[in-house]
Amino acid sequence: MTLATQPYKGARDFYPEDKRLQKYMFGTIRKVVEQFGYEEYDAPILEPLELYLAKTGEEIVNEQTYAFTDRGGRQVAIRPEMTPTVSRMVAARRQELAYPLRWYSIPNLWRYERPQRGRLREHWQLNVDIFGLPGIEAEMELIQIADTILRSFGSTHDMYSIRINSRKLMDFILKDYLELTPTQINTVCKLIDRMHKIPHAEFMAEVDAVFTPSQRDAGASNKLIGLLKIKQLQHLPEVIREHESAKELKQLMDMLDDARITNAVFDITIMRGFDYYTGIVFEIFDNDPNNNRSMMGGGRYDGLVGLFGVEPVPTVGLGWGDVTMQNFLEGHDLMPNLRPETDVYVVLIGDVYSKALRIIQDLRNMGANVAVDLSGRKPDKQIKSAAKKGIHYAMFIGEKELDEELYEIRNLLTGVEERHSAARIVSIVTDYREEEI
RNA sequence: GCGGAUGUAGCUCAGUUGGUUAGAGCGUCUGAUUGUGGCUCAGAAGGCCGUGGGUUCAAGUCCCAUCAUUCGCCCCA
Repeated sequence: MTLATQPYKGARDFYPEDKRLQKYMFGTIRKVVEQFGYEEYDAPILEPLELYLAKTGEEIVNEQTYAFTDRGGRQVAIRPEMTPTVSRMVAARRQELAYPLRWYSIPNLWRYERPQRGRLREHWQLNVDIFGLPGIEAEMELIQIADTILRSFGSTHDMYSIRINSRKLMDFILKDYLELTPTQINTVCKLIDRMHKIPHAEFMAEVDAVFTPSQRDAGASNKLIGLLKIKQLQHLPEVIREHESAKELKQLMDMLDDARITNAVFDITIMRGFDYYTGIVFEIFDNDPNNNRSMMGGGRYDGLVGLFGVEPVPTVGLGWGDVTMQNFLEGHDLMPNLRPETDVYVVLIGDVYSKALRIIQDLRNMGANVAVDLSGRKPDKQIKSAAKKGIHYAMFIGEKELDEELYEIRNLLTGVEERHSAARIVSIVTDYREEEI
């Protein structure tokens, strides 16, 4: 029985070239989020299972969570999402924190399910949350952050669309306007979520089947179907438009317009899976028809912190998975060609190792990242290794160089070779590193 | 949990109606007078044909099971 070399199902190994991409993505994200004044936090990957039982949604906890009993008999879960954890942390220091609170994290999360494109068992997810603001300025800021992140990767507004809806609005429509029962509301919500995935006729039939004959006679079924076709807030019936939640949506859309975020639209079919959303919900979709899925989602959840027995804190948050982000960037050809962190690869010629040690350490002290071959192979083999690793410069150190204190440095891309002092070499190779970014 | 597709060298794949000793390209390693990669040339290593069973004189090839990968569905963090 030989050991398998592949990683655990649905999880990824990050070889250096993969890790470089991840570092690039997370680095770009961090820069933007910190520009908006958000602070990074973190927490354990294990939580008591009950943390998720309270609010996440039954199926997710029962079937999609990695859970086990620890040696002390405690029920433990590997975190499937970060929102309960961050709510717990805020609740624990409810009184002493300075609001509004702006926090972010990039945790790895696990879900037990069948892997498919864009969805693995382990993924990293950017979580950005703002606590303590009841007004839609909070939603505005998070959407702005998401938009800024995409822009700083080099994408343009035609590549993605921001779709916005409100749970509060949907509640009003389904409960008060259409007068549906809680069971009917549940079924309809799930149906709406699938609207764009199933044939139109089938969808219509399934919607119609939800209603009782008397409701149908009163026109409720046709009303709902009519509503679901609406693409703009102003086309909603007046009673709905006058509702507080619709006015909020309108304000938010106007703010986005003022901020020149022109690819944001009202979309009545955006529901989000979690039970805990209480207000505005939003998602960003890739416009590429080959990857037409939601890559980021978020919304307002004002009730979660309060579950821990403290005064509730109004909160808006977003979650953005690394897998969907990477699919988007690759699909639009936005992933840069990244080089390793090593600036220069030292090729030792002859038996000069101990004599070269000092100059090599000088290079590092002056700021260069320096790898030394150390294999004692012929120069051609050493150069080949450097080139294969993607390192941009090779530096030759032999007796002659040590005597003259001038070293050959070769650009491995162009093949151009020059002789310089150690200080000059450091400035050449580190200048190149700057250019790359 | 359900359905489809695919498993042959490190990678991408050929392999005829079942028929000797399983192939190519790329990659890897060695060498072409030991201080310079990419081009060229010569050579080498590397495979229980995913695994187990069955049919057959004979299985990489046909049948069954199983495992794995992958694309969908359910569900969505």
